[in-house]
Amino acid sequence: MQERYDYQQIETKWQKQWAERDMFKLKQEGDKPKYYCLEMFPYPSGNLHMGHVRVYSIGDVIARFKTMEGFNVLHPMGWDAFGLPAENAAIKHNVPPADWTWSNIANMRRQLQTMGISYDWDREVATCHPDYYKWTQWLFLQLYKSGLAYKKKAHVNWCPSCATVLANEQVVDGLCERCDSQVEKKALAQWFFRITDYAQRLLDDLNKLPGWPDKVKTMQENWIGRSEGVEADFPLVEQKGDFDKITVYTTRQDTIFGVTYLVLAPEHPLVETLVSGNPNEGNLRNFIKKVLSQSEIDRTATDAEKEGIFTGHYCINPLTGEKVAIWLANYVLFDYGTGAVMGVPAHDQRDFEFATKYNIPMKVVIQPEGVDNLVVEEMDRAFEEEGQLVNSGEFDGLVNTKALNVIADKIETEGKGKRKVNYRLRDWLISRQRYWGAPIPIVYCEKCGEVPVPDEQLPVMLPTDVKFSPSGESPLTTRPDFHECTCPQCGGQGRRETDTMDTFVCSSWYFLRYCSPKDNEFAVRKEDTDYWMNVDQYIGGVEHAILHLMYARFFTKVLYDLKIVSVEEPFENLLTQGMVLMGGSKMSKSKGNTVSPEEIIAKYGADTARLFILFAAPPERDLEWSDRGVEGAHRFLHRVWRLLQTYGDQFANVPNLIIDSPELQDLSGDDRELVRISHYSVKKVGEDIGQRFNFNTAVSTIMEMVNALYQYKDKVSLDQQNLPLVKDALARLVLILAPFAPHICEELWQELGGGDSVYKQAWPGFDEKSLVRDEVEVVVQINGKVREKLQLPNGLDGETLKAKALENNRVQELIAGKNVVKVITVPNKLINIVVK
RNA sequence: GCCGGAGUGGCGGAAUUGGUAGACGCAAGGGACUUAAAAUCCCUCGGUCCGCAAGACCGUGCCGGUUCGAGUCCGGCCUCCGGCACCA
Repeated sequence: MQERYDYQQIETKWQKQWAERDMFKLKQEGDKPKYYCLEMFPYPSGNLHMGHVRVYSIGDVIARFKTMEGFNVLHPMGWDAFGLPAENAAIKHNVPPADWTWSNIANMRRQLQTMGISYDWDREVATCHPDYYKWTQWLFLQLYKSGLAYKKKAHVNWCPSCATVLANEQVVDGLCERCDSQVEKKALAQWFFRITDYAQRLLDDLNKLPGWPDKVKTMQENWIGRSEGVEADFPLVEQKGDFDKITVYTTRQDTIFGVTYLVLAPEHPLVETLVSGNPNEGNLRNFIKKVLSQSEIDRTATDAEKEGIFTGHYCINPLTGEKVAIWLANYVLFDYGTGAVMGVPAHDQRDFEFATKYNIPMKVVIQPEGVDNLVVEEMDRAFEEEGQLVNSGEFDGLVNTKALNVIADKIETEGKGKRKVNYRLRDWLISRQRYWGAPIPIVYCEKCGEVPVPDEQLPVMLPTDVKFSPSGESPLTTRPDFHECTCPQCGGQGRRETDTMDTFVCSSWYFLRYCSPKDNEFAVRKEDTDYWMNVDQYIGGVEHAILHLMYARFFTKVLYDLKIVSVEEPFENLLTQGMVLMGGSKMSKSKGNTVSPEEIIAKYGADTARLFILFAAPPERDLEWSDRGVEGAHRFLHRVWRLLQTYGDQFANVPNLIIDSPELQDLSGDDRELVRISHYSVKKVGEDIGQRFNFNTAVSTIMEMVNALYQYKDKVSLDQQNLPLVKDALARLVLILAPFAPHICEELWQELGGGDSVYKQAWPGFDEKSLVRDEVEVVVQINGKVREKLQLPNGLDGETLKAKALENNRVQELIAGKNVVKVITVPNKLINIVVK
């Protein structure tokens, strides 16, 4: 055995051997249960960062543990390889995006390999590979044929800096998620996926995901934003062109008797008719122009000034028959509800502010119970709580929460409107005016219109020998050899769609492709997904809580409906890991607070890097990087190494490795404790990895085990030591440390004479009897305060405990002269004597 | 504003079902070994009182409650983080 722990030599050696032996190549053995362990695949930026090290270390612990537990484990890796950085690099360094991407992939693959992660590299996929995007395009066509993909002209989010449109989900506080530029609104014809058709199922099925963090489910719930209300028709006093009414959406139909005005979004189709020829046309047009020129962020900020203008027109309140003034205002959004809103200033704070500003009358229709009557003149804010209806005709006296239903009934039976569920979720805008993405497989033909590319012509290949203009404009639009084509339907001249797909489309189904990554007949082969899906454990950053995780759920549901897969939800269990911080903030190049994984691995080895990152914090919490902590982890591995080294020669005549159920009767106290700790550690580490995902406490348990082994070694002279038990303990130690620090454990397993790879070994069992202590420490409390500790035999009953405590000298002193009111006992734990 | 989550030593964190708060690690201080250093090993390490010890009291963001017993449960607040937000 070597003196020194030479991590470099050991890690290189085992990485090479694992590769040569195809150790992690999946063998689908029928008699074993399956386990699909998946970490979110990375964007190939070129270099691994610490966040990657964290996710992939977590995933690898689970994968290796499950393998040892006897599962067929699918643990694949691939690349989310389309996207804008490749184009930016192309412009900056004049390299084609494909070359840039493939060389980044090669580098990151190499880096992952130095981490010693147990991937089956034969299943690697890259979304930018034609064999992959061919099927992304095919799936697009399935959606298209089901009516779930459509093109429409809409006011869409435009990022001027990325020179492309964005989905709603990619706009954060009015800024582009990628580059933080202010997003503009542009009217453009764009491709959408009809995710809103699935809004209710996406919401309902969150209940089928007990293995997801509540936090993520709540975020999706908020994003879907379901609300129940009524669409009510307000007839116009005079018909205007095709319009004879305005439909408003409200969730507060109980306040409909309190309507004193009505507001249209400036984009509402009725607006033009109301404005043209209006005596106040000039002012109205100026107002509309002003609002439309406001940026999204200015217009939707909560504290934005509410502004409006009266149109001079009126409509009729369907329940009261009263005339209602029609206004235009900046605070009404056109793309939510009907783009028209009723104004109830007495019972809606926003309406209250608007009405106060423009001197619009108010009408109280809900009175708080048991309080002095609300008087409009005295109100300084809207009354939005529960109360009884007043000034509401036949509904007076009803509690407003009840009136919601009753009034909705009335509106429906009288044909004045209908109940309506609305969602905040919008359709998913998937077109991108970019080059480096999967081309949308559609051809435009003068004669036939929009024509889908036939399956046999897929993939629509992305040309790779491209030149970029500094403006960043997609080369697809300027290359006739790409966009000029024949119409697949009539053979006439066609023009190819030059938009590509949002990269989130590519990542919405990669977990299915891993099940049959090389299949060239199907996007996903059903028998394979039937076996492997769902993903048993999915691991990734919480930043994808809405975007990727909702899109992937949507895709899975669509494919389920198309009978392409048999599962409705893709991810059974989700673990969202926290960020890696340095100095309290996220590591980033611009802040200059990064630590390079490659350097850390070179300096301390992959096992150390992995062990530290798993030990430093529980996985879902943010982790503060600490160079000292890394050294601590490194020290620990040295300690393990030395421990085995001291026994190296002693084991020559000890044939056993693991002893399943040791004979306990004749053991000395020290031997007995050694056995107990070995078995306890196996139990605890197994639970921490398999059930709690608390890798930090698993590591601390292993550290305690090592400390105990050192204590045994120092305390018991060598000729007195029970070497078979020591060897058993060391074998257990190596096995349970193996998922965390794979290389050193493989080496130590060989040193112990374990033969075949440590990852071919079963996770050790533990013997219940061995866990039991002969003696336990029992605490004596007096009035809840710890006053004495007793060493007592295990398993004494309450009465005996009580007697033992009361006969103790110190306890007698403390309770002398007092009345013992009550004694509470918890076996093997505590005795609480209540005295007065 | 609404909805989540969190708050424990100098630091990262542990305490799994209401039962010994501070496991494990980092840092710090002291010591051993060494010509010296590195490495390693040993001891101390929440606060106050006290020369030390014994011991007592205080201590898990704040205030109150339930309980024999609360970091853990309940009510009210404060702070931080995350999500949503003029969504009618």
